Amino acid sequence: MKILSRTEELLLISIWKLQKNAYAVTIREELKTMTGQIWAFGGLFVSLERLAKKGLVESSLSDPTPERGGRSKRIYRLTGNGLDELIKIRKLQESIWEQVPKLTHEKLS
Amino acid sequence: MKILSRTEELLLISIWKLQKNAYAVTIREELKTMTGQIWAFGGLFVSLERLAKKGLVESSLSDPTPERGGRSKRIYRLTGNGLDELIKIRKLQESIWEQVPKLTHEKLS
DNA sequence: CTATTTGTTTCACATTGTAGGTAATATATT
DNA sequence: AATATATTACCTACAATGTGAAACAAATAG
Repeated sequence: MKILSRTEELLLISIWKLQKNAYAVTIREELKTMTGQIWAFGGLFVSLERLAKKGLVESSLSDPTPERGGRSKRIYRLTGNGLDELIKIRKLQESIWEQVPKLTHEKLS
Repeated sequence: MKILSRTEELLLISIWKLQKNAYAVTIREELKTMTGQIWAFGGLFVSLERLAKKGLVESSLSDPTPERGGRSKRIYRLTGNGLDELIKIRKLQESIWEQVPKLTHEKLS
């Protein structure tokens, strides 16, 4: 399987963290707090759809919650493969970065 | 500045590691050994060009080396800003991942 | 001079992500 | 009941990023 894109990685982490409460709005907020950046909904759905097609996440519609405007949410969760990929990308990153000593500006020629 | 794409991050790391010997061919090999994946040259040059436009890398043509076919190489190096971004993305990743306990399959519902 | 090697660059296309919307369904207000 | 407003899903045209494959350039070997 190809290496995950940054967005895919962040999505998987968000879903993992949010557990049963992982749906578009909360995922988007989680991305914002993690990175300081704002993600467009369009991209979210497209990327989630792609992850689903790869078998890394799955989703289902929840019952509506009793709050104003609280319509059904599409709840996302990791599959076993999704968790595997998450573990894999973490290991890959660790192995890549451990070959790079802590960087400082003095090291720059 | 927007968060670096995966490719951009890997490119900056490669250049950092290769030091004076960072040009398209060696960078590509470095990407291969780091990730196990093969990068197309097209993407390399486009991405390097983009990094240059952002001021994260700069390049110059070397003298040809006295080996068969050894023509001039375009050598890439990090700028100060490039090193900053590299340090930044490392910190961002560490901060994101340290909120996620070591993952195991038992944790999955 | 011609073939071969090393390396850069280009280009059409595929994939991924953005900006900004529409639509559906719930509660709140009058 | 009718209307307003909130929450959420989803769509679509476009921009940014990455791929695959080739063309082009300059060096040495014979």
